Amino acid sequence: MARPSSPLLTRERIRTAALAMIDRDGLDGLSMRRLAADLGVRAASLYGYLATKDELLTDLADDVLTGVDSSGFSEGWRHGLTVWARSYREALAAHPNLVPFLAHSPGRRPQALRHADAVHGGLTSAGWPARYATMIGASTKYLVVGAAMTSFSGGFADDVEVYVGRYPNLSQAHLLAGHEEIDRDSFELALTAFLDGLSRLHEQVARHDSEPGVRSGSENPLK
Amino acid sequence: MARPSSPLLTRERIRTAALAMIDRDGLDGLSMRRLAADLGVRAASLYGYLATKDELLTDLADDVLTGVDSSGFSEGWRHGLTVWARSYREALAAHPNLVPFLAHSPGRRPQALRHADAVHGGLTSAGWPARYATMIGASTKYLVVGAAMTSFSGGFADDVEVYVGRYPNLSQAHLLAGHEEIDRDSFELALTAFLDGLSRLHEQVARHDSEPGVRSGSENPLK
DNA sequence: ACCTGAACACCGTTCAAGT
DNA sequence: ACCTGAACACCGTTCAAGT
Repeated sequence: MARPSSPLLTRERIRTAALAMIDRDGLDGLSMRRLAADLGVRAASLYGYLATKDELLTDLADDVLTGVDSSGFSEGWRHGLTVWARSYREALAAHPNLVPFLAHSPGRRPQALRHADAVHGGLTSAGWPARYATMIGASTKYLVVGAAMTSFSGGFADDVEVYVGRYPNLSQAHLLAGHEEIDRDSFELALTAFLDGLSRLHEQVARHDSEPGVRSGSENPLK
Repeated sequence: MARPSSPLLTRERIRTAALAMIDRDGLDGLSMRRLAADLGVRAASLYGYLATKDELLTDLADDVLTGVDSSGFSEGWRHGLTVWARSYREALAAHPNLVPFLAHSPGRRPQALRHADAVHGGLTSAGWPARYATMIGASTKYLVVGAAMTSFSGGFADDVEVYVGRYPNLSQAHLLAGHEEIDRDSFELALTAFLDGLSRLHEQVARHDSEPGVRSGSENPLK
């Protein structure tokens, strides 16, 4: 079986199996040897299709971000941010075990670059100074990554325990089974409050239009 | 040298060396064998002082959260949240390589439990319904963890590249050297906007005081 | 062209043995 | 009481060899 008529492996097949393995067993559950076994092959064979495990993970991260939508800015910056943030969070929440790796991979993912560019452009077109656009893009990402991170691997289960302990009247079933629901509701609350705050700020900032923003230092950039 | 007059190791010495190694070489840079070598000892010796590597990391995570301050709620919920969020972020930013592990460890960290409890109590005392208190605590954590995560390991450097590419007039030095500064300013922007949005919401919610909140479903919890 | 066996330099963890 | 050597079951990656 050393030379089948058609190859046993393709990059496609490898990536699919790898992502399934991560979803099932966690990021640490993926090893090149286990992945190879899963594909009916020896670990060395994988290296005909990819250079390193890190490259494989980077490719997976890019795949996962396919569903992110940064095209909503034509209907206003608030709508654009909302669509982007929601689709971004959903993409990450679909594969929470991969999230810790996302922060680990630097600027090698073309998808991320394209979206960051679209967001920045959408914000500046709406009148946000460049420096604010940078900070708003970063802030929104904080929210998305933080929310995805928290649902990672069962999440910060400590919270749930606290609430169950403090509020025995609330059914445990509601809190525990609704963990995913609370995550999403919390994210929506955070996003709405954040956008409400930004809308207020936008009114102030819009007066001094097209000032590029020269602030520095660690003080509150709003005041 | 098999039995020195006083032990070569203490839990304290092990933890200090381990945290320094993580700060220097990253989370993957810490191995029990390298740590042992650093301490002038063999790997097996460490297991007289700790059960597993995971336990060591959990202890480190708890240590790192020592500086978190959730005592500010006596001066109002907004002040309490602000102090908590800032001190939390600073604690994480001091050891960014450890942040990915934080989400990995479930509710085994007593510090985290104490703070979550204080935050929840501070919010409900200020008139927030329990369900909102839960979501606000979670939301704030999203912001903190997301911000700390992003600065982890050089962070999402892609952003910086995009901005440098799009805005060649902005000095690269400003953007690259000020990465940490932009991180903190973005965090402050996000926090302020979020709190502004919450303040608006508080006025609405305060009327229906002490209603425990029975909403469910995935719709926007604000409206 | 595609896959493999064997090897290299690593892991975390255990445990009988040394002093 | 404290540390170690040796072992076990793993890693990612390389590379000459097989068909």
